[in-house]
Amino acid sequence: MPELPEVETIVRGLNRGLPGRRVLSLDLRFPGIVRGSVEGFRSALAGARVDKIDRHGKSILLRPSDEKGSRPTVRFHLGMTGQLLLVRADAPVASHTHLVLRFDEERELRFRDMRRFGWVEVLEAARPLRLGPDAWTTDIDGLFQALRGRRGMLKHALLNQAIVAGLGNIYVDEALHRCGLHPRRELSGLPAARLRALCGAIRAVLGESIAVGGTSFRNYVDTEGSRGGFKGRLRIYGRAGLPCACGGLIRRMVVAGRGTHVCPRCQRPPRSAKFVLRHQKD
DNA sequence: GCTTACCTGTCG
DNA sequence: CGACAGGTAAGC
Repeated sequence: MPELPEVETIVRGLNRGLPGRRVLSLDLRFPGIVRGSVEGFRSALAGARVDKIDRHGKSILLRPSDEKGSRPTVRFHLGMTGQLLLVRADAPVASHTHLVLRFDEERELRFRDMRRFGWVEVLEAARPLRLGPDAWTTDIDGLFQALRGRRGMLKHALLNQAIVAGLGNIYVDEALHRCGLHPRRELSGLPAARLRALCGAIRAVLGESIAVGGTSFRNYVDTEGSRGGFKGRLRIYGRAGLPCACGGLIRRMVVAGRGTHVCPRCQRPPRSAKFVLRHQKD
């Protein structure tokens, strides 16, 4: 579900309420969301104080501590339909609520996930997250370097969290459309200037979405249960059959196994020998 | 590369 | 009823 702007909005909501709060109790209603040891997860949070919540890509990183110092980081990943809600402890518990954290305040943290693609885990300090640079970095040149020289279709590379962390199906389609690049185009063949433009478009579209609380296409809500405002600003995602700003008709196709939206007029299809061969039949 | 699997819900 | 859904991992 949530991509970088939605996760960023959630992290901001968590940081508004949780730092300084102590975990009073933990109700793990569906232990299947825990990766690794369930006991390790319980003890990582039991009695801990929340210092702050960070984000890298789509990963939410809760930093706990106690009297003795900092404790291992707890990572939340929201998968496709995950939600983190701050709600009054006396409010009824909604369906698909898998984890409840109670704090020394009226509101508790609830992790809901209808499809259960999300997870939580305790990070071992030694093992690094295998993620590329955060896609919303101000270091545009770092983004450029992470992508430069890689091989593969643009869409596939941008969805690969180990190359760049935080983009998903919506914002990949939006960023490619903004700079007139076809999702099937080969990354390694891109002129440097066009790759730089792509990095700029990624930064821009993520920032614009964060500014209005992300995109609620179906399930996404922030920690207060509010929907994001970016859906009406999407230029291509979910708009198959509608006209692009250029007047072309937006098409839907499958690229890298994902539903993909393309304007055939402003996103030129690739012209590589391989691509031409494969599509000569039609 | 593509397909499948993990899940539940919604839409046509 | 099948197709599809904001993600990731694993299998040819």
